[in-house]
Amino acid sequence: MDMNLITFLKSLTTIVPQTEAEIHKVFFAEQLPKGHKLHEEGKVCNQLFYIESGLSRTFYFNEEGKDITYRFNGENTFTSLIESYYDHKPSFYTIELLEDAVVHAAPFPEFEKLLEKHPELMKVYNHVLRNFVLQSNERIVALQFHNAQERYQMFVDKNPHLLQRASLGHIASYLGITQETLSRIRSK
Amino acid sequence: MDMNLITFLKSLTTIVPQTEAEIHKVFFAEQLPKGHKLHEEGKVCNQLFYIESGLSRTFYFNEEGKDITYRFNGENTFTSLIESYYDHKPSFYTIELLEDAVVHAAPFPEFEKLLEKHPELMKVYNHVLRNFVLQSNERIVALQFHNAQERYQMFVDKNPHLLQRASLGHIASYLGITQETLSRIRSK
DNA sequence: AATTTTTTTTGACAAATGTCAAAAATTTTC
DNA sequence: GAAAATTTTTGACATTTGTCAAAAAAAATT
Repeated sequence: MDMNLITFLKSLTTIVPQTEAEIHKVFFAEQLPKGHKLHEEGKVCNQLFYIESGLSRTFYFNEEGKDITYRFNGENTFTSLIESYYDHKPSFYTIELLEDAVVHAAPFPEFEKLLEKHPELMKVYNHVLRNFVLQSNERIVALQFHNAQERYQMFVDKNPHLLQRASLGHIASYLGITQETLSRIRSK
Repeated sequence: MDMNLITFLKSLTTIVPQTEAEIHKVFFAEQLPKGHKLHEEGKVCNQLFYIESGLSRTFYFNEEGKDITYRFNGENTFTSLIESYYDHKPSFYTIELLEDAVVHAAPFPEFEKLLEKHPELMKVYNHVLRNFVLQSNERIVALQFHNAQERYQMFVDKNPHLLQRASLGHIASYLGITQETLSRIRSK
């Protein structure tokens, strides 16, 4: 179920009305079209995004110029390129929308001020970082010692809803295989 | 350079003497022998470890019973299995020492209390979580679309000191390849 | 609805990596 | 320092996955 930002935050911590008002000042909500880029390659990312509805894809171009999906973010998740923000380094990732979406965006510096003022929100940030870690862990385990078929099966089990929403090529590069290989796995 | 916990924390944030005393109450430092297990598979991990000196290896046994290195942690890094702690789930990972080590261990609940009391330490925790994320990111990029040779080269570039300290088999499984393949890459 | 564009599938073959077994080298133990 | 145990290397071959090219299917555009 798509949840707006406040509803989602309330599922993680207690939010009093006054805090709620401040959150609304920091996060800017927008309805954005498919294809829109939340972040462009080569820039420093200094925003934290909450996807209320829709789907985003984070990708980069590898040495041979191939477009490689780094991750997908569906509704009720946060996305960003925190390493870019914290290290003040341009990111080589692009975040694009694969579907029309409602996105809440907060500049990191303001978000951090909000955290300092309302420590109960720290739980939220921990949740966000922790989810980044968990998501990464799963990917690593999959990529580290499972073959293409198993990785696809794991992906299907974990993300059944993404199958219809992302293209074969996007999913293939996410799994670390070519789209021909994924097509063959699927036809079997 | 091996740094003790307080020195390391001071490199990240400002620590006043009183806080220092409290940190010492929460973290318990020990000299431990090679082979010692900081965490055993099947248990919930509720400690955060700081490796002052020495080297740890986190690994698991995959479906075929093969021992797969998940990560290495050298001096001046934190390690733990936070997903296990936060989800109250037994971890399938084991953390073992590959060398004699000096390790500071803090129970998570006490560490969290310390964070609440001293918000300046939050910077430290963010640093820890962020490093987990960054480390994972690099692994994923490597595993996702680089061949065995390139992954080994990346590993050597990033972790020259680990080459002599970890065995071929440990490094091979970390890179997602068999030790025979790594041996052949290396002999080339 | 027809055309164009994009995505997916298929085929033939090449390259990378794994498997199994055994030998060689190194490290640990007594 | 010899013996035992462990780790690393090597060989022969099997399997998996990639590459390139083209056809088929599906989706987007006019």
